[in-house]
Amino acid sequence: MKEQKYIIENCDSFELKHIFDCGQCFRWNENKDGSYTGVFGKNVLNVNKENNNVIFYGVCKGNIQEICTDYFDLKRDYSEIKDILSKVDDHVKKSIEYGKGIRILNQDLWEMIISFIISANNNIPRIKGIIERICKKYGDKIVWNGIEYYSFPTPKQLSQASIEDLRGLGLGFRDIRVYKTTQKIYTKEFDLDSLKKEENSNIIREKLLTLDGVGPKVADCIMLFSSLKRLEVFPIDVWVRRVMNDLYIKNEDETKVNKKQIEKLAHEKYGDLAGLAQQYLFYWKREGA
DNA sequence: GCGCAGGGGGTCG
DNA sequence: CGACCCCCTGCG
Repeated sequence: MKEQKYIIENCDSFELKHIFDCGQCFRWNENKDGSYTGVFGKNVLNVNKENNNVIFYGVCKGNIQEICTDYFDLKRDYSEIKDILSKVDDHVKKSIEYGKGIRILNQDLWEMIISFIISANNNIPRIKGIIERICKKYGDKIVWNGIEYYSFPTPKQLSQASIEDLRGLGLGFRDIRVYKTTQKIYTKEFDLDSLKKEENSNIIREKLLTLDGVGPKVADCIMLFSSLKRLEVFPIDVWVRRVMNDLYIKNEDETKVNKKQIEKLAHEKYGDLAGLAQQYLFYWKREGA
């Protein structure tokens, strides 16, 4: 593990705030200088943007350029995606202008499963706290610049936690869900490798739904934000429901808006880029409008 | 400052 | 369709 640096010059479609605050990740934190530091895999990375250059800096297991290219989805042409989506209508166009630097990260599938089970009926500060406590207790310690960081535990590591242990970390009623899902994955009753090889998105969703604590919303988040990378799925939470109702449906009571109706609308308007549209709209609605 | 009520990236029975 | 655990936030 050696300290490495990687710089991309003249980098558009990469804004730290947009990427890390658009709701896809829980382990990146802003520093006083405006940079962000996070842990993924066995890597600890600091990311900053200065004069349109993005600077990655930290300790990596492997080559930092390859690691960042994969994790930050650097090979995908976001300007092309934004061009296509901007033509859908002025609402989407506006949301894209607001979150022009969003990228969808390639996050670890197992980590996303557990993280989004924890997210159910929960708020972001608490979700982050729970995940950090789990990492500190069951992950590996990584020291960089004299500061201790912790990797997200492997299924084997987390399988050591009892339901009571998890309750002690503040998971509340999610303790059993995380426990059962961890056991299923650790014992390979639920096989992550075969899931990664599956091409049919509907089969992937059906399989994810068999896990404890994974309902439709959580399954969609896992599919969109993990390395499964299903950009066509459209996770519907309270914020997305709100923005879709405000923009298109205009029902007096947004809680009564039919989920099927939103899914249909999203598919018709955004096609196989629905997940990306969701991110722009979500970020726009939560942070801005 | 501190104490307390309210609510939250849904899922399950 | 109601309950669900508990940290975080905001107000008194």
